[in-house]
Amino acid sequence: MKTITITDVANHAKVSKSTVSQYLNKRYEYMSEKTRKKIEETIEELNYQPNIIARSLKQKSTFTVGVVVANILHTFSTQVIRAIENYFYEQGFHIIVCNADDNPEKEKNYIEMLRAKQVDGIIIFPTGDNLDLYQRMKSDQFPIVFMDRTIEELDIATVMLDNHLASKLAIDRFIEKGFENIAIITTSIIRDISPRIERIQGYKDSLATHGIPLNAEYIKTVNADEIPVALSEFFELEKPPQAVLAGNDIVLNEVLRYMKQHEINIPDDMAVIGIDEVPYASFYTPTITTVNQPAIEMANLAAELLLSQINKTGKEDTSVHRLKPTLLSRNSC
Amino acid sequence: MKTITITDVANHAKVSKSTVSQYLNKRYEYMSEKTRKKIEETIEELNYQPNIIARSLKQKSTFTVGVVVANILHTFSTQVIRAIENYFYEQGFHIIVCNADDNPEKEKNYIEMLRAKQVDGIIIFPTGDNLDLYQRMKSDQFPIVFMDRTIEELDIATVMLDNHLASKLAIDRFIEKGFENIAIITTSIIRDISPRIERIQGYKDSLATHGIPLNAEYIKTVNADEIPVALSEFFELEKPPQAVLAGNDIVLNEVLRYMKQHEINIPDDMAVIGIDEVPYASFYTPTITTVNQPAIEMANLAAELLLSQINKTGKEDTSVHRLKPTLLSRNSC
DNA sequence: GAATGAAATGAAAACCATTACAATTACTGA
DNA sequence: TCAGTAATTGTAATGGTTTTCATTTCATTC
Repeated sequence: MKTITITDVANHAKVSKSTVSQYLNKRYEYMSEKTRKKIEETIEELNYQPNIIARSLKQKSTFTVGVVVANILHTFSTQVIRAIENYFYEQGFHIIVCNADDNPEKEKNYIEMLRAKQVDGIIIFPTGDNLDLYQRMKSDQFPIVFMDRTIEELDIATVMLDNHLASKLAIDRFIEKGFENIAIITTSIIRDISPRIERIQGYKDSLATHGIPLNAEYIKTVNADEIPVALSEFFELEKPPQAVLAGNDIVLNEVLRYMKQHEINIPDDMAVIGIDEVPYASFYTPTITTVNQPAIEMANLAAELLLSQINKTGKEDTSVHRLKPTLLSRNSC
Repeated sequence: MKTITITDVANHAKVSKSTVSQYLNKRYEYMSEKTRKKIEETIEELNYQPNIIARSLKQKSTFTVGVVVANILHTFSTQVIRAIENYFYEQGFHIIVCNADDNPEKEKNYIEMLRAKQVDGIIIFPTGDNLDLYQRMKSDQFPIVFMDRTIEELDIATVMLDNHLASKLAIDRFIEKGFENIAIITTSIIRDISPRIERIQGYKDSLATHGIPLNAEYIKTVNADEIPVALSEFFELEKPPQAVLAGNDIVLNEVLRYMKQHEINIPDDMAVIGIDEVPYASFYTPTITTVNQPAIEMANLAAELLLSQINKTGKEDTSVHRLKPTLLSRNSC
């Protein structure tokens, strides 16, 4: 089946390509009612779809943006992707989703592919290991927004959680409930992944604020599969913690799995709070207190920032936007 | 910043465009080691990225496929998307993910946008209401694979669950555990969404096999927000069901939420099985017996079918592939 | 009936890479 | 030095659209 082009439409409607193009771009003031109708009918009849690739080549704009997430397994990533997709759908944009799997190589590959495909901009959860690449996009003035993680030295618009506050909300809650021996577990912090670092810092600062001495043994940063070991180590301590803050949804899952397996009662034997809301939080036994990220607001903000870079509206905003988490108080603490 | 083209590279490396193009397409046999190196260095130095849009226009192939899911909120969709992405990443393809929100209008819009963008193929979870569109793609010989849902009359390659078996596995389990009054809840079946229909049919057939009379009051097909009402109705029956099969993960969540709220003990007051594995199934209290869809295998198969259509390898496969679910036996029944 | 100006239309260049092909140049070994 | 092969070049066409600007059309007016 031969594809039909604007030329076919033009010939068939007995007008020039230019006029058809004008029509396609809704510049009706340049043509008579009659030709407008004629073209409309012809398009209908031939079932013509303009070739967006050709248009993109000419216009240097693809109406497509890339979203590179560090790890699509986090609920948070999924929520953000969904919201970004929604936002851009309204604007007539498509999004290309890429999962870097926390792998800088893969990230690099994707970014280059996306740029080669001439996407109009990229929202990226940076792995943090491609500084030169980020730098280049920046100096090329290529529209880019960071999500969830910041790279201090780069001066790129960023949307992230107020992670410090996230920890604080949890710690305050623990203390309010009378716990003082509070542990924290996050996934690995190689490559200084900022939210994790910040959550730990927030944890430390909050304890300090409450005059609680820091116990290094209460802080674990390990891969998901090592969480059971980390928890076991807690319980082997002379003074095991009475409460644990799970640094993200994956950690929370592992913590709950462990507690279930070892028949440890929540919150009596161990109180638990998770950062990231999870779908089962409100009907688990006990219901789980979580610190919720405003994923949709964050996604919308990031999308907005990107779009304004793409459209070059407004002066450039290269600040780091930190949105506030909220505590969803339930019964696990 | 001016973008650099193949011409710039050619000039800079003092070779012709043709040679650079040969290089880009890895046809090294047409050039000496020396020129190969020279071009390589120049590309590196100028930081040249070939414009894939221009290439696509010429080659009529974008190395991009579209994935249109009916509803991205289902865990299953997410898993499938992830696996498809993985598969195509290996092949150097990008995927554009679209969420039709169970809305045929939106689906139509997306499919047309994707085709206008000249994607090389589409994997689609069909809403079922755009028969003419599906038909046209089919007759255009446009590569397309259906996922999760079938449209009987269309003769399009399809990958889906053996839904009949999924229900059977659950019912067999219920009966093995001594339950006879078994209910089922699925989300709405307007537009004859095939998995839901089939799961209900499987439910009916399995009961029949076991010689259990059908009770119409035990079957509910309602929207997610009406599930609490549906459950309440169960309990108001003269003989309330002792067991309930949740038709998908969203239904399961709502069922569990209800049970928690009304302090109904699982499995003693009501046994529960869910179709679709959920992340918390193995550490919930009680642990939840689920029927698991082989999401990754299904995704891989769909991707493979699509790719073979794109590459026109092998004869066309328009059959409906049904993969087998497995029962993950736990304690909720 | 011709001049005027606005409206409608068309021709051609541009976007950037691919491809084909004939033409040229550089090298190898005899 | 020559034939013969290998490497490279230049040119032009191709893909489908947008865009600019020149040209044509047409109704109006004097």
